[in-house]
Formats: sequence, structure tokens, C-alpha cells
Amino acid sequence: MNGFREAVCAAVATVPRGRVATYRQIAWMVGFPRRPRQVGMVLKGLPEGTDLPWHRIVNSKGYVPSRGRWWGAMLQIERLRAEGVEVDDLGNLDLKVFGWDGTAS
DNA sequence: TGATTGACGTTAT
DNA sequence: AATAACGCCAATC
Repeated sequence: MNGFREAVCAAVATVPRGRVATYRQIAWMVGFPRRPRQVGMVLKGLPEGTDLPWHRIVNSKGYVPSRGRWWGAMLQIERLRAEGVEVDDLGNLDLKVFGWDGTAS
């Protein structure tokens, strides 16, 4: 069965509200530091009714990838804002502030 | 069935 | 310092 998706699911669920994590961070958590792309692929295939805060996952640049689906990115940005994360219309946020290390509260 | 792309990251130039 | 190319594994065409 698929464990990778489950692992990513658990890792994303570990991210607290008002905080964002990078793909590399998630990949490292699940034990696959060499598969940041697959993490994105899993999130891409997530259902709309998912309970996972996939919108908290951003790239190392601290910005929402969205790769063309700006509309979806906008929704994601709105969601992050609703959680207290300060994001601009470009999807850029301050990883230095909202970036979750997994060790600090 | 094989080849290409992909919510990215890292290393080299 | 910034830009370019490469690498990883899986899913999709």
C-alpha cells in the first residue's frame, strides 16, 4: 500500500497552525530527504475535502509554488492569512518568522 | 511499453 | 552574489 502519502500526511499534520514548513523539511521528517518533489506530488493529488493543512507547505523560498494555478494559490494564501500567517498577494511569506523548525513551539 | 514532466532542492559555474 | 544545470522518485502521457 502507499506509505509515502501517509508519511507525508502525518508530517504535514505535525505542522502547527500559524506556521509553515518547507518541502525539504517534510521530506526530511518522513525519512526521505531526497524526495521533496514527491512530497509536492502527493499534496497535488490530495482530495479537496482533506483535513491536511497542505496550504502550510511552501518551498525553501518561503513562497507558495502554485506553478500556474494562481487561483488555487490565492486560496492557499487566504487560508494562511486566516491562520495568522502574514502572506502577500505574491504568496511570499517570512520563513524566518513563520518557518517551523519542528523543535521550537 | 517507454519517455517526459513535476507544489523542489542542491551543487556547480 | 546570481544564474545554470543536474539529480531524485513517482505519476502521467
